[in-house]
Amino acid sequence: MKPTVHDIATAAGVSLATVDRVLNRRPGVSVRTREKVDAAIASLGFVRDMAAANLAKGRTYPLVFILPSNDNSFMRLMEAEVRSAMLRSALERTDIRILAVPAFDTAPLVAALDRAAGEKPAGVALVAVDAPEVIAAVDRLADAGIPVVTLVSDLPASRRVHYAGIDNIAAGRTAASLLGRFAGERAGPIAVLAGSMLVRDHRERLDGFRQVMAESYPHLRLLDVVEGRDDPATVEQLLLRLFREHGDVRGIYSLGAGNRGLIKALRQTVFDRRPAVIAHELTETTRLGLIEGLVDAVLNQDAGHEVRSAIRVLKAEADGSHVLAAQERIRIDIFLKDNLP
Amino acid sequence: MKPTVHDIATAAGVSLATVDRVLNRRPGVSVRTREKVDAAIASLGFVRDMAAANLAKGRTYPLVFILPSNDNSFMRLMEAEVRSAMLRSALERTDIRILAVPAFDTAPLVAALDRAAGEKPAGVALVAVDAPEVIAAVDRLADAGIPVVTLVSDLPASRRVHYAGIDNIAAGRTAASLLGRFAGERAGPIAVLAGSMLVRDHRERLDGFRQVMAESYPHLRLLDVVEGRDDPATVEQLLLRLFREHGDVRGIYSLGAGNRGLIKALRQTVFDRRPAVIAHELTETTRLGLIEGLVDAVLNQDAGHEVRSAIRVLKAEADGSHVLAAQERIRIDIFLKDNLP
DNA sequence: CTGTTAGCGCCTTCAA
DNA sequence: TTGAAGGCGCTAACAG
Repeated sequence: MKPTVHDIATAAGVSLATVDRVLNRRPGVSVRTREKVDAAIASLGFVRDMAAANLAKGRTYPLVFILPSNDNSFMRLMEAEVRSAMLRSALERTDIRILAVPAFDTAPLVAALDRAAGEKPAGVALVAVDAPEVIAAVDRLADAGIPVVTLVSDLPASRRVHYAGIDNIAAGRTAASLLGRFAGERAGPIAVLAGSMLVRDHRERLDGFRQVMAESYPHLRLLDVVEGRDDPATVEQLLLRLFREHGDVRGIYSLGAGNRGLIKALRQTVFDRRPAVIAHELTETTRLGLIEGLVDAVLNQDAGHEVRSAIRVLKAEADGSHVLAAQERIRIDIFLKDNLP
Repeated sequence: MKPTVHDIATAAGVSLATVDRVLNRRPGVSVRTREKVDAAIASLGFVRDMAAANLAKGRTYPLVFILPSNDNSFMRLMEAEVRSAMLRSALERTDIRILAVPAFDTAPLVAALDRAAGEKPAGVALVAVDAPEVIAAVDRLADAGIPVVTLVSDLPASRRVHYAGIDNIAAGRTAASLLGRFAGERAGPIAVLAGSMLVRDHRERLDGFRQVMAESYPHLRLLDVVEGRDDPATVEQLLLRLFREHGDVRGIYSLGAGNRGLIKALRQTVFDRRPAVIAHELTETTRLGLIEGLVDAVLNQDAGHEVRSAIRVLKAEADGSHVLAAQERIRIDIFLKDNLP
């Protein structure tokens, strides 16, 4: 039979309350007593039943998710996943609030973080913009003892406890490896389309992409990066201009969002040889692109997994327990038209 | 405040015990009373706290995993994952036993299933061999009210409640899509290496692969399938012979195991143009193959995810609750050397 | 500093 | 067919 608090109370010759104090590192226990209890815990191999503990505490976990509010399919998907987690909150003892902020914008994000701090939640998750003010705001939360998880785009210089997202350098490298082979052996230009160099994930993807292109596919020449700010209309205009100037483009790496514009531009243009295209995030748009054969591969991060992972990590952090690292690793999903879910 | 059994007892004007009887569909409640309670449950939107219920019941879930015992890296990995789940069983209220059976062998598998049934577990997971006797044995478990989950290789004709594995047809199609592009535009032969056509996953991968090769890459000609029974030595011999006969092989799809033999054969052979190679399951062998550049892509299924998923499904099934479908979908992971974990 | 007592939400005897 | 009472493992007042 698994030992319980009673067993260790008996073994240590103290009361339940004292055992509980030691278990929860609460003050008011003499060093000697604490040692006795710790010894009993160790020798009996006691592991506390978190379900029972949570039941007794009636604990719930107030959580805040800060998400960009722009018109971006992936972020809308992310929000939908958070809302679906809210539906489960009765079962999972969570109490989730969403704070929407303008995308790529430092000041409102900082304001949201400070507001979140005021609510004294058990944890905060945010899609980070990489700016010193944001790092400072995250660190303020850390100072207040509130664990922070970054979603999608990391902030490694901050004191966030976890990053729930893909390795974007690896994603960029993967994109290059695929595009390099899909584009074939003849020389030619490659277009790179980004959202904004203000967010770390886009910068990292670009870095990874450049590394592998330079190492392994020197016959493919990278054109200047086009920044479309994840906006479909902008993306479309910029690409149409690019296609006019470089009719022989051999490949396109779209490392940000706004892929509706990409697809539109591709549809309107006649190429003598269709360029190989790799985009990010599986949305209705990119899915159709794959099926129609306009897009060759989509690199994806599973928004549902990221949200669930963020919640697990935040809860574990809040009660000082641990998660399974393997379960929290966010994969770089690669979708071709053949393995669409 | 979430309603509890007390609230619905009050609302229905009955005692806690009666509510409990209705909740657990136990006999000894008049129809009228049952209806009153059901009405109260519905109107208050009561959802029972499984953690509390399990605490009260002191419930544990005895689970049996039936795994092939051959010398196959992936299956060893799978076993390691089950063992790691056994370590967590105190926390997860599981009590897991592993039954080892010879691979690709019907009779011992059937015996193991029947033995498992005798232990009256809360659920059984197995790597299925596709044979009528196995289907019958699985159905006997179903008759006994024991939920069964298939791992890695499915048995759709049986009454298993769930399949924790990848879509193998899609995996084969994906392999073809990648290999077709990696192999380039010149015509040439493609080798296909399988383990055994007795297991459904291998057959399905082959089917998917053939479909796409025929549809999209007619200039690549499939050689006769080589069956290596997932044994490295056999695989090596068979491939060396094949390379001797077809020095110009453009691509290789290894859809089973035994990849140590594949790597050895590749190392020993001099090609004028290295064939594109796609294999299954990320193991030490295939990982090295990727890094060395002998293998171009590895399709993988996450053994840890499959095991955790099987456990979640079996537990949920045992207490009539539900799982999140999205969380239980096993992805076809595609690894290049650039996105190795 | 330490112990006693009464729950958390649900289940299970044992009586009625 | 129904209800009262006690307990699962842990926590949280409230006393000493």
